[in-house]
Amino acid sequence: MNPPPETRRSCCPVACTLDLIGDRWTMLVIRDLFRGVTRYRDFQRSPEGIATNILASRLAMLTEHGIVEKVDSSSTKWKEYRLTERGRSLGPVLLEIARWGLAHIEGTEAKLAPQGLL
Amino acid sequence: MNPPPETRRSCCPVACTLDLIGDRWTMLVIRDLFRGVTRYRDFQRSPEGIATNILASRLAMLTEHGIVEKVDSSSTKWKEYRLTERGRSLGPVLLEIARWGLAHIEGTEAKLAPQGLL
DNA sequence: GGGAGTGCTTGCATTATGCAAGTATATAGC
DNA sequence: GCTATATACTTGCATAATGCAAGCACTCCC
Repeated sequence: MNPPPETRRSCCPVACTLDLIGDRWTMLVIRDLFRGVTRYRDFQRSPEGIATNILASRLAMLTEHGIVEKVDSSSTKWKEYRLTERGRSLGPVLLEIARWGLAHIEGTEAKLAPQGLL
Repeated sequence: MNPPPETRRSCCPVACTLDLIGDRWTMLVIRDLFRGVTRYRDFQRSPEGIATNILASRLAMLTEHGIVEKVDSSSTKWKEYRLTERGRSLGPVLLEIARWGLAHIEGTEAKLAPQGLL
């Protein structure tokens, strides 16, 4: 679930967290999950336009690390991606990132905010 | 100070913030700044071992975006890097990242925590 | 003024990202 | 059942970012 300590840059919690979510796309996938997106195609429809290979690799990585789970839909045969409890615990991180952007980058809009998060 | 809107992936505050700090190194530089590091060589001494070209490019980028300022030392002729007010406003983001790592990644230690932040 | 330390830049190999195309399965309409 | 379309990916390749080592100009200290 966690990367093995011998592959870590340090034992710093900031560095270890960034090894998981420290790139341009991972937190955007998590943002979409908080907004209720569950289907592969719907992640692709987000305005940032994530490349399909990157989306696949991020969903696989997040699943491997216990942040996301891939479940069978009850109604269709499509797969669904959902946040685990561990994944939902990233809410405060996402919230502070969103808050900082709203407060310090002009022209940003909270229209993508998940209910209850902003 | 902010990147021009036409270069943005979207107007989402999360996406725009990640365009600034969403990589493996930027928040580690900011972490060091919160800990009181001001000198180039001291950033390099952090346990993660940032490459010197990456450190230089991150400090330049953060300076360009008003998060860091490069000032003349009062005592020596070396330069010093310091957080601006805008940079200090990233404290809550850093705090939540550190908190998540401490709570959810085993083996992480808060020994690098800046005073007052954790 | 000579040696060590500092603050970078440059060059190059490796890795990640971005984009387009292709494939396999699923659902929907007739 | 058959075809058309949508979904959920994988693959290949060009471009960009990162990692590593070396080099270089300047500063401090004796």
